[in-house]
Amino acid sequence: MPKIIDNIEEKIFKAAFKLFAEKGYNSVSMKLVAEDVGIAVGTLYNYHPNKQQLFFNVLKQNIKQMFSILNQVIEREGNTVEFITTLYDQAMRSRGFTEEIIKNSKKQQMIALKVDFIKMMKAIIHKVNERKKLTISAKNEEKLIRLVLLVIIDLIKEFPDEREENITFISNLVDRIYK
Amino acid sequence: MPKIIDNIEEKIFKAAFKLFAEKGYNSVSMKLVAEDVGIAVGTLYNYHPNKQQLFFNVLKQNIKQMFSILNQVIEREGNTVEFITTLYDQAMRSRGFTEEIIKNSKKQQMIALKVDFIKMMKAIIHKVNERKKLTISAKNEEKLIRLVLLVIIDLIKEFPDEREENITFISNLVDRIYK
Amino acid sequence: MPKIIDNIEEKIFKAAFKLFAEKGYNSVSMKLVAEDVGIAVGTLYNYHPNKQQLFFNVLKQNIKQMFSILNQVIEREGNTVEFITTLYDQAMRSRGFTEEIIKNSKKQQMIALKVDFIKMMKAIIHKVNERKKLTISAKNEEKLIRLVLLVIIDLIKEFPDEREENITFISNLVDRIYK
Amino acid sequence: MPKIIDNIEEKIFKAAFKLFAEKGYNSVSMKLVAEDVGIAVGTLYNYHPNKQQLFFNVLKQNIKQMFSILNQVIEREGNTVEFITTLYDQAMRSRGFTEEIIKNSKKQQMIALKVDFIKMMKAIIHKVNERKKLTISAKNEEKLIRLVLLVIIDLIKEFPDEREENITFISNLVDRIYK
DNA sequence: AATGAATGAGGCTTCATTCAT
DNA sequence: AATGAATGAAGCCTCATTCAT
Repeated sequence: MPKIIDNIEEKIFKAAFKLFAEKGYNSVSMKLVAEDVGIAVGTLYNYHPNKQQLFFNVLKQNIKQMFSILNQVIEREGNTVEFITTLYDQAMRSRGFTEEIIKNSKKQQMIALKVDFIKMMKAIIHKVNERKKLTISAKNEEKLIRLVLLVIIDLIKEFPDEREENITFISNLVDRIYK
Repeated sequence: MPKIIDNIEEKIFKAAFKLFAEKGYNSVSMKLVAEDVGIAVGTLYNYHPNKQQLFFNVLKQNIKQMFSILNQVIEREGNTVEFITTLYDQAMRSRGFTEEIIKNSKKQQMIALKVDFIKMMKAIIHKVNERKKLTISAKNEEKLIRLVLLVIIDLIKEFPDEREENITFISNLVDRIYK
Repeated sequence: MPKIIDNIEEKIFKAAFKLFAEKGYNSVSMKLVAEDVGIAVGTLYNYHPNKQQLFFNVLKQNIKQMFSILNQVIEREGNTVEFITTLYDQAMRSRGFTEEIIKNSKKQQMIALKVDFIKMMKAIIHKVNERKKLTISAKNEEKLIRLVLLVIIDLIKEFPDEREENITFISNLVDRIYK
Repeated sequence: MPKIIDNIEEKIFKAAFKLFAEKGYNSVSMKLVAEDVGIAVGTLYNYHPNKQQLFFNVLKQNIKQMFSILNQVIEREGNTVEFITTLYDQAMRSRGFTEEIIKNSKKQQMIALKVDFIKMMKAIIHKVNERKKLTISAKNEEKLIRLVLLVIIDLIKEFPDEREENITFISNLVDRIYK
């Protein structure tokens, strides 16, 4: 009784994305993802070799998208508020992931991904702030990037209905820090 | 074979605390806690109805302790650095917990605990800053408190060997915000 | 997308043979066979109703080939060493199968195959030994045939690099038995 | 609804023994063992950390018993027939295992076990034959030991109702080889 | 009150088989 | 006739929880 399913890859991506983003890695079972897509568990394994990799694949794809969008803002010479708005909206779409990036994972793949992520964020923030004199050390800058991400994730989770206020809050924070 | 155990409640608390703080909720099994205490699994269930509740109970107790210690700093008229140092060291002792506080749990109990936690933090910060004029709204203040906690937890996890630098970083941040 | 495949039956035979011989029944999946042939899994099922039957079919075919080759030795009036050498080399080509023959399968088909196999071996051995007086009972002869096969399979598996020694060993054994 | 089960270790041993001996490693599932014992699957894991280890544990225990019994024959100065009879009856009890010993496993534990097994067999056969002059090489002797075991296993499987004849057959074989 | 063996649901993964295209 | 995605049963293992002792 196999049936052909339209856009199954995309459906898996979206379901996995939604579930991991909402509930985090541990609270999402492969069965749950399969049910959400409306397919059998085994079918998942035709597209992703295991749960870890499903997670990574969705995450990687997500980060790619995120940076492509952020880069557009930079190229438009957007200011802090525009930048934070975009970052906020992207993070909104991927709560659970950004969280997972922030988490202290020992998995080699995850570490590599995090390093890349921080690097990209740094590059972008530098572009945004290139007209300002950055007087902080590289180490402290990494800490600040983490901070910005953390705050965004947290506000999204905690005050999901206050988009405008949250963005203002974070923008002020960033401007104050990169004064 | 049953044996009388001295201070069993306290022993459970300490062991559960240590383990949850070190490893986080999911990586600690009831068997592990029981073994660490030196009792049978069943005995744990005489004192805490299930794993969730054990976690909450220990967490509640931990927060109580934390505030009692922070209050002492306030009463000594400690400054920001002293306050952050204490907070940092307390958070250090309870990594796993604070992480769980930050996580977006839907459990009613957890939410209530978080509200209390923020309330207490607010009270303390007000005392620290009562000599300064606070010009931020109550809402934004709550956000700032969350931010400070988040940053502390994150730095502890990510740069565990840089205690001094981390404390300086956070203190500067706080002073800049509550300028 | 469907393509016409030349000699598909033969290709399936060869691939299945190679894989089962190398890896044994359990370690070969239908997908693996299909990939090795360069066809789709479904196509396999057009030629063999299921995995068991594929195995049997290939096995039967293999045994046929084997006897045809052994018969040539007999017709050439080969001696024990020549006969064992041929048998050894054939078994070498089909390790996985011979093992399965030896295994105690309850499947009716397998049993029938085994009976045939022994019968053919008997016929051949009788030819080899027709100049000697066989003084053993039919039953014991069957046991001896099984023994010879077993030993060949075992030596191939256990001491695969000692072809010459193995053949000598077995030939001596046979000569001693059919003294 | 836990219930206390009498002699559970022994029951697991016996069930695992029976099933592995009958069906071989791959055809026995943990569920099957549990059902045969009349316990839950999880309970198995209180006694053996995983399936591999369950198998090894039962196997090791079995080999121990086997050698202890064979040694008694040796000490009684039993002749070939007595020795083979005992070996035969032991192997009868443990078909699947002896088979597994003969199998070409890559697992380190299994290899070690096999080396030990062959060594013990060698020692025992030497005792049995000490009055005869052994003129075969060590390597060939190993091959002969394997042969004897193989034949025993095979005859048990193939002609289970002909105990007497099988034993006579094997004894004759051994005497002829170690002539 | 303490014990810890027993339970069994639930998680990840594999793979023979089916069937719409 | 060929395809290969989809299926789902079945396998191994973990662990929160129960309850007879």
